[in-house]
Amino acid sequence: MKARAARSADAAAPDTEKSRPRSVNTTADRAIDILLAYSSDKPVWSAAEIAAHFGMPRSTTYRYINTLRNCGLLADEGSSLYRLGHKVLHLARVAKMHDPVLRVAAPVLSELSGTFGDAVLLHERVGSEVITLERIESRMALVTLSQSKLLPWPAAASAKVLLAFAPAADREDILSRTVPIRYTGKTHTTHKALLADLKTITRQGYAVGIEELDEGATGIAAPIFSDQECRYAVSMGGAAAKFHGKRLAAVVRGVTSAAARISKALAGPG
Amino acid sequence: MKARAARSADAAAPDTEKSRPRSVNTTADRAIDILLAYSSDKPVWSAAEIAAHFGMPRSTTYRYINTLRNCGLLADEGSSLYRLGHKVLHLARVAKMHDPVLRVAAPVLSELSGTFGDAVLLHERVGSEVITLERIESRMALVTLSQSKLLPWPAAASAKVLLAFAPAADREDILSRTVPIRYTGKTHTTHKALLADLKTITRQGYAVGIEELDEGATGIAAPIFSDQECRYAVSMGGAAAKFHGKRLAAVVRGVTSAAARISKALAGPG
DNA sequence: CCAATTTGTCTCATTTTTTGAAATCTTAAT
DNA sequence: ATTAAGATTTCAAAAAATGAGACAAATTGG
Repeated sequence: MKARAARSADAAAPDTEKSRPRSVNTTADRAIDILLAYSSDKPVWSAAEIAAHFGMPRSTTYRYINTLRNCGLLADEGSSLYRLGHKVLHLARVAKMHDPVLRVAAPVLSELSGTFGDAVLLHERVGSEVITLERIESRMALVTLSQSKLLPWPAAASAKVLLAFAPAADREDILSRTVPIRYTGKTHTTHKALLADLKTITRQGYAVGIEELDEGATGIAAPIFSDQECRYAVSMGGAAAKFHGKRLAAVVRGVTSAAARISKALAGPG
Repeated sequence: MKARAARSADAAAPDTEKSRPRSVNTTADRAIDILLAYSSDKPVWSAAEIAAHFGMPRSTTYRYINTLRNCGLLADEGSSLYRLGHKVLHLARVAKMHDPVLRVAAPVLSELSGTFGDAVLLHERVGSEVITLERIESRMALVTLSQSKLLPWPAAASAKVLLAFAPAADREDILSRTVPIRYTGKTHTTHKALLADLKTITRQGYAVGIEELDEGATGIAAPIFSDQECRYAVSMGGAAAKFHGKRLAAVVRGVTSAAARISKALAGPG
């Protein structure tokens, strides 16, 4: 099929993860690929852009757009531009309302955000991937943290926490398959340095990452435990300049206490 | 086509809105219908349930499930059950981050929620429909407000506010096409009573709906203005027993002030 | 522990949908 | 008014989805 070939050839392919298993349903996959092409970097697309990006003819592109628009997953942004539709918000609400962790964590994260004003995040480790469950934006920052969908293992405080507190087998597996990438001058790239970091994190019970992922950005993260296992981590991040001395200490206390409260809440009813 | 016929015949059809325009892309539509079948009332489905609900054969059903699962829109919930996947959360984040109204409203709503602890909502009127842009759950309530996706016009404080402050033409159009439904003993069902309500709301600048939509639930709503028009409304709702005297007055002040602040923020940069 | 039930995968001929080029209509911009 | 770009429509050819059933794997239950 022509369009499909063109699509694979298209360098910046839409396949977000390493390599999605063979699909069984091409048409639906395409519709979804269009949806998932929407990102914080590109939250608005024109039909022409979608057509170009996927190597599709115009008529086909409009068919997909209309399908997605008719069910509220896409919506018009002005004329001839399309953004995500309200059904996306609805689905997320359903997902959040049902997630037992998010349910108990939400108010705690909200309070944390209210106290310090910086960005607050909740991550989950699923196998060797890290996914963002919740993200409350900083109230003051003009520039938001870069929305890296694939949180890289060796950097980022929350990823390190998840790694440090993961079961030994998982941790070693991940470490053996990880090739550290140097994001900034301060990223720790040797396995030795990384192991030392993890040890420190395990000992103190939280992680502080200073400018390892982003220049000028600091992150503080703490582990959440449920059933003896650490699958989630709370973190807070923002301009490195803001995390110093007393305030940094307060943030660390805030983040660790939030994590502890969530752990406790999960232990209670669960 | 057989399955399609079966699907339409299936009483509780998946078509959320009145009647979606003729689709152009059957396969993608199906995948989306499955996704949109997820609701707060049914956040987890088994393959068998999906097959039964849409009148599909098992093999086809699994194909769709896998397609959705492979791209993270669905995820496993235990064995042989499926829930919404993390990509749904990601998409919603993208949508929220890009929405100019949500951006400025989020912190205000969050604060409102923090102050009173009850459920806070942000609605938008799009033509004659009301869509929920944001919804922060009550921190204490054990029972959440019913998640009515189709907010009915004559009831619900926020819908009334949106109606009261809508351009006259729109309002009359909506009113003429509205057949009030009696939700509770206190729902106002005559056009006359409804008009009187709207007048009151316009005069005082906010709406208080006591047990009109849900027995035992009260809602307080206020209009948000941008470009002289009211397209959005903030509201707060919870157990009727909690909204009395001084606290009710405080809530009204909180909600109206939140709405005013959002209006102002929209006027500023926009 | 084995049998029964349910879940999930796979195959393949048949049917249905999707595709894409171009004509056509619409809307905006110059 | 003229041009350009957006959007829809048509139709035959091409590709993909379908669905029945065979089968394997995992659960369940007695």
